[in-house]
Amino acid sequence: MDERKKKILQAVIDEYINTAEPVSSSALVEKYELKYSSATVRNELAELEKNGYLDKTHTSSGRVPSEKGYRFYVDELVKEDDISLEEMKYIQSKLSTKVNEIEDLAKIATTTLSEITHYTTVAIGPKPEKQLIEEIKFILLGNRMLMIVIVTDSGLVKETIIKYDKDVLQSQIETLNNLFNTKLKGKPLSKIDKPMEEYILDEINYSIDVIKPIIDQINRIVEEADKIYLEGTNRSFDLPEFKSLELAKNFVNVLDEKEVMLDILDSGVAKDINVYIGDENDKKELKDFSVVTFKHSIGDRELGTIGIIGPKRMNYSKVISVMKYISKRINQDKQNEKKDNKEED
Amino acid sequence: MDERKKKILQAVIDEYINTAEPVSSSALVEKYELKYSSATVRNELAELEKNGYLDKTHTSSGRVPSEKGYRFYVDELVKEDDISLEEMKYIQSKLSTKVNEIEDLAKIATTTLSEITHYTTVAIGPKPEKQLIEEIKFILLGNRMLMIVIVTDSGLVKETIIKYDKDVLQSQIETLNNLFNTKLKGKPLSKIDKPMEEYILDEINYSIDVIKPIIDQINRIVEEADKIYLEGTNRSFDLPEFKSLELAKNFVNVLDEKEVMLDILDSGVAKDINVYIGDENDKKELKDFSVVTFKHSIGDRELGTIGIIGPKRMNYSKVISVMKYISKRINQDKQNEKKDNKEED
DNA sequence: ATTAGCACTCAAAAGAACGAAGTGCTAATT
DNA sequence: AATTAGCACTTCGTTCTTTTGAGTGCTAAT
Repeated sequence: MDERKKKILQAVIDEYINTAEPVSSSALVEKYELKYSSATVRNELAELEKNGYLDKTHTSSGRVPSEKGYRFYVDELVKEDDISLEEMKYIQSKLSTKVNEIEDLAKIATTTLSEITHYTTVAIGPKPEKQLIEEIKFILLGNRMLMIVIVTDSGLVKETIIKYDKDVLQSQIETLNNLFNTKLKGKPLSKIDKPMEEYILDEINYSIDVIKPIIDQINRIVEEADKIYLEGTNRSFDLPEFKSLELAKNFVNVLDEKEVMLDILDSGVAKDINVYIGDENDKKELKDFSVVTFKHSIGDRELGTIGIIGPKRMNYSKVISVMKYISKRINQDKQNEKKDNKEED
Repeated sequence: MDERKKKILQAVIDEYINTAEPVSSSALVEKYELKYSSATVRNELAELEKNGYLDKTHTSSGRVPSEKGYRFYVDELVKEDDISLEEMKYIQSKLSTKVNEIEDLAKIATTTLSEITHYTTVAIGPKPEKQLIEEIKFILLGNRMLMIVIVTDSGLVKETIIKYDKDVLQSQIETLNNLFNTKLKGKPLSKIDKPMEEYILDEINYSIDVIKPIIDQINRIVEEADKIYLEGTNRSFDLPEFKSLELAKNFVNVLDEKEVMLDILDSGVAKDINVYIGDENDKKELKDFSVVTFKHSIGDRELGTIGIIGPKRMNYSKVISVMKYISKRINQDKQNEKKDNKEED
């Protein structure tokens, strides 16, 4: 693939990303200031097609990128700094709103990503099994409301409330705090299984009416911990590929399938941006879409995954640039915060 | 409007609700076992149209209900017991899952309503200003995380977390608990204004770095208190009226506009089901939709509003019946719970 | 090696023809 | 007087046909 071919391929894909219409040789010459005639470009296009980088929708149509074409584009032609100063500033301002829960930070990042790229974004937190319980705390609100707070090593805080029909005593709270902490501290955030439940029941002789709700609620917290956060679903409806309501519905359905989304976000390498184009996706439901994901982290600790789902002709340059920037910012800012703390110790 | 006209009008609207197609005289005779010929029915239809209850899409088309027609239908013809035993059971089972936060109950009700009716539902909690702070509690998690929990008289529990760079002392927690409780208990859940902020700063001589985040977070809690909960947006896309992507987009946009939604849900009379048909909606964005809302409550205490947004030809009978049932259940069940507690006191 | 020129292809738009679904009205019927 | 059969008339949507135009591929000239 010589330079001229690369340049033309890039132009075709850039143009197609913009217009969503098959690209003609003359349009390329006009808009991309190629110093060749349309005939020459046509010859090159024919060859690019022969080599599998481009397709046609019908014999006399303009060219459309093939998946191989997109792959080449992503690997070789993408601009990784396709981000403006305004955008950087906007991201910074968003991320620096004082948030106190890691989860909020991830949400803000996800929302911001969707705002800037105009694509639908998704996020999941760290796998529950990978998080260790740092503290579990029982707190009495009023006389009959029991609040349970679980803090994990990654800084996640989860809480729930139980309302009892009878007064709860402060002494009971102490006992609960002691028992659950000695038993769960340092353990991964996973459901309380039968043996553990029995152990607990054995250990304290509170009635099952007291204990059962606690166990249920803790299990609920764990379950909820891998909730999926979706942002900007609506935005996708503005895309021309969704002019067929069929596709739009299909898209919404994919997003609704929790398992599918989890799998997608779970695969992918840490510390890197992962791009899956069309059929490269494991899930056939996604064969018409592209997915770009990255795991964000603070230092070595993975904090979750954020992904973008959009048409195959998504603006990879912009998406990748913005993701890189957000990723860097999260890591850097938070690491600094931590360092600040350390220094004061 | 004589009985026969009513019967025919009802049949037209029922049929149109089902099919979303203009209704012909012959279809009415066939499907609704009218003991008149299509010609007679046609005469009646013509008169109903003359009186403004029906419309035509073009000269030779079947009839379509007008807004006046829907209004009459809702006021006079609606069946308020259009709910099956299975549906009642389903609602009961859903509502009786042990929930501990009022908010969860509202969410479950909203979701269930959407599941049964297949329309999009929305909910808001009680207006923050109407809720009184019953308790505000500061809790230390680890050494540097401060959790703030606010409990309101309606049983709402809101919490947030602040991470400090320095250790927080237990003694400081006590002071905060004392000060904020004496100052805010019994007060409505509203933002902390400048004078109050200054008063607090005067009162305790902790540095502004400690206090400012607390005030910010409390204000954030208050702001978040009137968040909108949306359920079943996707369902609406299955409606034939959304085959035009234009309308679908419009619909999604309306749902996105927080202010619009708040206004809609806010208006409406307590203890009753409110129906707004097409142009009856204050917001012109909703002129093609109907909105049905009700405020749910336990005893005299309003706990929030739940609404349905759907096409003008929504199944009013079903919607109203299900809403009535849910409303009753919430009120009754919870009131009983409260009574149970009282008796034990 | 590049480009002008032109025949050829195909999709999408515009137009024409036709059938189906309904109404409204008149005249016949109960 | 109320109802209904019967039929002309309207309009929509569908299908089939024609036209238009954008775009290619190839050949021959530069």
